[in-house]
Amino acid sequence: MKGTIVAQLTEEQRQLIEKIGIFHEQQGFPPATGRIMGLLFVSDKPGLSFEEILETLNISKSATSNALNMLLQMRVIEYTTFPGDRKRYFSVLLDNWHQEVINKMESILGFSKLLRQANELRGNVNPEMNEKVLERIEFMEFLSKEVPALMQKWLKERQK
Amino acid sequence: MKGTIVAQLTEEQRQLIEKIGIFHEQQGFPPATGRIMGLLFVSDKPGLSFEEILETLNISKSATSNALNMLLQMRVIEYTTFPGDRKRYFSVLLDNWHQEVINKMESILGFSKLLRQANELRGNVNPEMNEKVLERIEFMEFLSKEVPALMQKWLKERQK
DNA sequence: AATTTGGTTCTTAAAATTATGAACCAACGA
DNA sequence: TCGTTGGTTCATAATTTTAAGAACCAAATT
Repeated sequence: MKGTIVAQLTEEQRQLIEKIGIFHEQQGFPPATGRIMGLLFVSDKPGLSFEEILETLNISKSATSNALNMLLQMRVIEYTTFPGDRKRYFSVLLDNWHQEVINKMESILGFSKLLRQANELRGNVNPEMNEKVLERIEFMEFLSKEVPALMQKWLKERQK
Repeated sequence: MKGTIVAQLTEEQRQLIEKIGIFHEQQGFPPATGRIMGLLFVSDKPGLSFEEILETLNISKSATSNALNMLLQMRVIEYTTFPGDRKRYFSVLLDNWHQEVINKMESILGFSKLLRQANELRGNVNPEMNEKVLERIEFMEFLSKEVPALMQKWLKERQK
């Protein structure tokens, strides 16, 4: 069977998809990739097929393929399959945000290490700067310790 | 007086500048702009002039001008002037990271609002998804409340 | 008044990113 | 075994980003 599936989007859905897309672009995702995230968040289906994504967003096969593989590799989406159906049904990976938070904190910690190195390299020529940079470093270290802890606490609270 | 100022960089400095530059690129800064941040962090001078920046990084006048203005507008650098000297001396703005943290939290809160809208738009077709997305939303809201509070607490502690 | 300094702005080029369309391919079904 | 489905990959095009270089300009200096 051929042709269009296109469960056409309402204007409201379309706009929300764009906004979610833009947010993802700001986080460094390519536009089409961000839009796919938007679509997956907005869609009420449990999973969207390759074809559905491509048709509702009007993007090419290759763009769809590349974007989906990128999102899979980043572990922000997943897919389900069904016996006797070759299609994959993609959806947002909703169990992964803990790890995302932890990763973000690690990146911040990484930057704090660079700043520490900068402080050492500069020596004590400008003590005021050293002190201010150190404050920043220590706050970053503090954050990257406290935020995961906060998250664990929050999760414990919540699962009760 | 003409010609090169170039307080040449050591290999170690050069490498650290690149690393700090790459970190900034990952945050969405253009390469040259990220490198300027690197240089300003690594330099032991209290401020670097337009000319010094351009010469030590080997970038063009226009690139330097645009990058500096971008960084000024983003409020991540500042400059000092001295009477009888037309030059501006640029340095990292070290008193602004509180605001940066707050801004980041606001952006997260903004995204949580989009997800809330998505949840509403989807209705109750997929309650498990709604619940998981809601968990994420609530954690984001929690974070964007707690992190600034944590920061305030930390600052109070520290200024004693 | 002419020149130098400390930039800014404009035009253009180079490079990188993003997406297209066509060709391709393996698995499955008829 | 032939066509269809569900993609992937490749070559290329379009767009965007980034930087260069030259022209420009106002303020200060000679």
